[in-house]
Amino acid sequence: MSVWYAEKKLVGYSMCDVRTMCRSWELSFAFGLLRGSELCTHFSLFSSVIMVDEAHERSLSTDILLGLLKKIQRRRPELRIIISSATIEAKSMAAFFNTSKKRREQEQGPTREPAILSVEGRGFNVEIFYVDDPVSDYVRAVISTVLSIHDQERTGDILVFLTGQDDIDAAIQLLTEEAQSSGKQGLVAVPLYSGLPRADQDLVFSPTPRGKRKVIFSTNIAETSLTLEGIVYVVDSGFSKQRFYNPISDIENLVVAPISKASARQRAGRAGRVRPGKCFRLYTEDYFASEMSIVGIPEIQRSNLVSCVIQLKALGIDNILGFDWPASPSPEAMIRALEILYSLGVLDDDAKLTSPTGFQVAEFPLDPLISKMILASCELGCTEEIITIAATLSIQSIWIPVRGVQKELDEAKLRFAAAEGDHVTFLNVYKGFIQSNKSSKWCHKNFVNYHAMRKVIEVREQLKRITQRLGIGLKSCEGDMQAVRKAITAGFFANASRLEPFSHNGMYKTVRTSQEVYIHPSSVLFRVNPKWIVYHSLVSTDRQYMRNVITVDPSWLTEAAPHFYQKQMHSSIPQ
DNA sequence: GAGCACTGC
Repeated sequence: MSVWYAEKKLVGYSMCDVRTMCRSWELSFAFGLLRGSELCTHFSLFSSVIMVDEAHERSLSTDILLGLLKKIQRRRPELRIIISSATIEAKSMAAFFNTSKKRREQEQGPTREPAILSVEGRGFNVEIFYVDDPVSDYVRAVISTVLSIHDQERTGDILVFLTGQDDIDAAIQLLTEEAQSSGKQGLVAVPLYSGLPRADQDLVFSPTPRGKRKVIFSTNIAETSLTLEGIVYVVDSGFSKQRFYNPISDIENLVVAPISKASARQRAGRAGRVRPGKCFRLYTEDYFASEMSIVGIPEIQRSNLVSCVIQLKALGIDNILGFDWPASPSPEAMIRALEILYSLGVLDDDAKLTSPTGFQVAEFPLDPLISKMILASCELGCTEEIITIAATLSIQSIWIPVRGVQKELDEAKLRFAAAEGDHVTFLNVYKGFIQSNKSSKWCHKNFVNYHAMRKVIEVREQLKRITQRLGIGLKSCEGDMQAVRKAITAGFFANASRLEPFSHNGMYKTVRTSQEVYIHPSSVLFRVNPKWIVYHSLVSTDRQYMRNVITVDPSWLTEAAPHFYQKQMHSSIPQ
């Protein structure tokens, strides 16, 4: 017996293999050899049990995987599936996989009602405390809670859950001030969020000095992604930043939102890893009991679905709207994804993958817009440049995230800044890095993140291999940035926006939906405000910001996607 | 004048 183990971190890897399995079924089905064929025998020997861990986290990949497994199980009744999940989700998971009713009707084999097995957790007991009255300012409440823990409780480090960098910086500053003014000693405040440079993140793991108490101020990175030792006290603000996608406007919002009970339990559990601990929740018990949602909204209902749809299409699942999800995404989001893929030429009139474009785009483990940009670069003869850009766009940031030395960072950026925009600036940085012989010193001098650049090189190599496999020649345009910009437009034409005439504050409107948007301050075109641009993504906080923008000629938009812009743009684009 | 967290290759 072999076991498939699809853990959160391995899901990507396992998905490839599930894909192989599915394709084989489609194949054998097509030949009418569903059971007992060579292929099927091979696969039933190959795997008889599949286990999915951390299913309660409801990430995009686990939800797709669960939907696929249910589909697979219908064809492979002998297949055993083990879903490991938090207690809170067990029943709904079981209900999702419960096909017993139907099966009995069809008199196909034994009852297949899923069994729920309960396994005791390994953690120590964590005592929970609530506030008596709702708090109005959770950063202040956090600090007073930390100070009183420090006063009244025995040794042990404190982990504080906040929402983002702003909160964390504010809290650390406030704690430093309060501790100073009240003469309190022995507290070591440490920030933790993903944008933090590597060396600073490592501080979190360094042992607490003797007689000191470490206070880690963290985003929800410490909730599931990494484990901290030595935590005895947890302070839970009750909030986190969450991404919400609006399919009508096609915009992703990053908003501070209340966490779910499942998250609250997960956070509390972080206090009980080494010995019995305590968790201080900065909300009332009544709120927890009666108002907090049981589980968070699954990622699939908060996301743009283009990648997801293309993945399923590539598996041969054509009836996307009828796919059985653990939680169904909204029809609007589905339709929007289909519409975007159609406009990219990835899907045809029957919503089937086009050949070769659709199949080629599906080969890349990237956002389909980026994959399309790579394919377009082939004809324009700038694939060398475009895969560098594609690799850079899939990295969070190539700049060193520093606060306080903002001016120096901006000046460093100017050395690479290109009038065309951010994508071309990336090319300049990449060129400089290669010319420096991939030197970390060079990076340091130029405020470039060395680890990020190594990653860019690595991803670029992989993209190069895929393009070669697809038979795309690696041509360079030798400095012809118009070709590069056209290739970007071929993928991102839907993300075009135009500077509002007479705008004094750099307001743009998106061509497609006339949304009010602004160039992100991190862009080299910030304050430059060229008339027509195409952006990579929108980030929405208090305003809608376009991140990574490039200047375009509006005629390229209609050229790249006549069907897409025909009706809506007629009036706004000069011919 | 601003960045919750993750993933593919």
